[in-house]
Amino acid sequence: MFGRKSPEKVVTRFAPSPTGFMHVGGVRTALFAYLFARKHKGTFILRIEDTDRERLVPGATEHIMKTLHWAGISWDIGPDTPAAENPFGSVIQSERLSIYHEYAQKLIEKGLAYPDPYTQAELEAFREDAKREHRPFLYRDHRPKTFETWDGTKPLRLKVENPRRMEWYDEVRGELEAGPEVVDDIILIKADGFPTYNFAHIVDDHQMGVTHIMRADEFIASTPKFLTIYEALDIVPPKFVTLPPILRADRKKKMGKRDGAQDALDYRSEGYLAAAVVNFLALTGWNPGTDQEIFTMDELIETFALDGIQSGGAMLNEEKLEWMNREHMLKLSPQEYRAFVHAFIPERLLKLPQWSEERFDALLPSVRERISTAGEFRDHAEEGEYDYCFAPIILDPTLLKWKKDESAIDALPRLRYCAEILAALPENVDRETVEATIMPYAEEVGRGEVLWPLRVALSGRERSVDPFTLIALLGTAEAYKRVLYASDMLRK
RNA sequence: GGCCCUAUCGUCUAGCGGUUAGGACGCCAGGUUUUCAUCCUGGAAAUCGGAGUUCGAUUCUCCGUAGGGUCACCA
Repeated sequence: MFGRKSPEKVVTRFAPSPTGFMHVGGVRTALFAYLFARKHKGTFILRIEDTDRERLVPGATEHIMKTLHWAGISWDIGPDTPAAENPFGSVIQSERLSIYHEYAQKLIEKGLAYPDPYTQAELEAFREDAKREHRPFLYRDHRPKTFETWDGTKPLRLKVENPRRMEWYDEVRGELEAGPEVVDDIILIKADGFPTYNFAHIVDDHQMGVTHIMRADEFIASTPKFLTIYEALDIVPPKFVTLPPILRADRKKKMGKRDGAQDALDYRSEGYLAAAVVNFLALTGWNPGTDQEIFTMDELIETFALDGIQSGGAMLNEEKLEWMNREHMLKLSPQEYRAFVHAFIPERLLKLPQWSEERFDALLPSVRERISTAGEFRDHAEEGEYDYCFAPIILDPTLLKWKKDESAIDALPRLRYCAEILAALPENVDRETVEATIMPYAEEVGRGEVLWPLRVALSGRERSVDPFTLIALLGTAEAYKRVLYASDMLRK
């Protein structure tokens, strides 16, 4: 029986391959490992598995770190940890080659590893045969009788002495097992001198004292192979924690980069709060066992437990994410809200040269002032009912371009929208430019969206958010009341 | 094809032999809000199929079915 160990200090890791951006599945895997480590006051390691030199993407490591940082997932030891402070020297696999070779040498000395004499073409032929005969391909059926000395130019394979049924325990799935037909002489070190994932992750996890391996369920099938390596190295395996897959919306396949999965960081530019995305991902594949749905990161750390992890796969419920985003948005203080808006606006402002960030900042006080000093309309509100009033100044009916058979009520949404925008504009902005910019947009958006400050200001999934809208609606929750009041003024 | 995993409302899920099968998102209806966000109330909506174990199965076992994973010098 593998996979059971006595209690000790928890060490988890997230070990991505720097081959591109992270999708939400990766973020969730990292999150669970992070939550578990923090929950138990343990250590969370970010390890970079860059042993595939072909698929390596420059900058990917930095992008992964950026994504995790955004999500609020911090690591104790990572690729950015100075060597002097890193107990393992480096957590980047390409910088740890001598360690893998050292372990490989042990296996060679024990007679448990040998060089693979075949060419790729020969191997391919073997596979073809197996496929034709409808049986799984097993390298060990072709294992050479005698072994050459490994000179490092050929792949090094594990010699599985006695292939047998393997059983192990998974913290989520329970007792698992698979027959000897999945155990094979897998490659430990590739011809280029780099270790395979299969070998490197085991050496690393052992050397770094990892106690729990969180990973998605595609690794269940290869766990028996891993177990033969643990056995050959005489290493007691960590605990296995298998996470359920995140499925594509059509439920046909597991989510993956090649299936249109998006960069998780896109959620940020689309106006989602990291807190909402984290909350959402935590709850797909895990549940606290209570009815609580909205969690802060601290609450997740406090509540997280392995026995709440699901077995079955889950599809992402985008509408629920939207809802969570709203909930988290409403928890923000005005300062936090403003900081959030500023955090993602600049990218969009850059698309409109005349609206530099400085200009945007300069506008804010002006908008605020207009709103708070619109006293002449305040008299119309019942006392104390509204904190703010809004002055629908400069409203020029010709700007609205009424359709002939359109009633005033129907036009109201546009009316409100324009009023908001116009009120926010400085006097020196050219009226025609404003009109050209606003009108198509006002036509497009629904009234509900116009009046839903959080949504309008922060969405932008299909169209870009324009700075006018952001300015006009910066007041968040108060904006709604202001607009309601203003619209009433307009009706009279 | 072999091996492995999974299966409760449309979606995320609770349930760990006896429940009117609970919650959330979304949806529908009504009420607040000087229509539309928020908020409140109510509603429709699920145990994949078949055997077996048991006094009793959503729950345990087996067989189907469906979906997913895996069988790389990718991770």
